[in-house]
Amino acid sequence: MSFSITTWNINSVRLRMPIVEQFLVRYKPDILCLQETKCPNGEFPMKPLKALGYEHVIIHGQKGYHGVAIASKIPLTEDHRRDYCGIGDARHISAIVQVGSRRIRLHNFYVPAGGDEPDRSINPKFGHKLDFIEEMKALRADGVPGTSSILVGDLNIAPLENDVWSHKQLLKIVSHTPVETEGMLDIMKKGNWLDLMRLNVPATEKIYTWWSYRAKDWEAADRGRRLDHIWSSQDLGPSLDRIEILREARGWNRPSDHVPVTAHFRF
DNA sequence: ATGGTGGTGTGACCA
Repeated sequence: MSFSITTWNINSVRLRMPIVEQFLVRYKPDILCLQETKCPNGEFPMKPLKALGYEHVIIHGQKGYHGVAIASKIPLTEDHRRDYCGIGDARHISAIVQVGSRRIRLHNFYVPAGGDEPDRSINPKFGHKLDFIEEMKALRADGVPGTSSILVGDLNIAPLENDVWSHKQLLKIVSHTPVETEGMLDIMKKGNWLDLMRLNVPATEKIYTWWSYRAKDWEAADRGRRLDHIWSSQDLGPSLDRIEILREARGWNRPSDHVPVTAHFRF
């Protein structure tokens, strides 16, 4: 059987519903994970998602900032939300999905962006990002026997040299500083996570999922970063069919600055 | 060279 899951930082789900619907009609993933919904729970657009067959929707929102959601064609059970750093931000939601004989714990994250200055002594937002990363190191992909794991989201870190348009020019730019990239690699190592977007793509090849709004011509400049990620427990690696990065969505009407990334599995 | 654009929700904040 096939199974597909998409992660997409939508930067306001209410404003972006036309392109969310366009994406779901065309690409039909089994599960859509959203970040930066910027939507209080009572105002989340449930009806259009359910009308498209995404009958199982779990949300964790707040007014104005952050917010994550999972919309699924298949049942979501045992959902929970963890308050990373204990400051009440809506940045994580998790549930179990049963795919054929496999039981999978799914995590959807929106990691703090971290502000502009990569120094926690003068920029508390960077300190918060580093604390969030530390807390993520306790999350294991293989922690529960008989349960596989998938972790997706906007992790706001581009870990490898070719996850940014210029490694050298971004070394002091938040999202690609050594303390962040090494922190992310440590989360993956400690938790035994597999980077599915790099599984079949050599480290020499550029991968981007985000292009700034501030460029005059994002496509011509092509100064992207890989900020969005799909990880899994080691056991799911052999079942990955392909990863699809929908670069064209950056050119859709009123786009998010992030594009959808989909993992297709064959179990 | 230190801006540039976009979203929330109406004044700064955040990305």
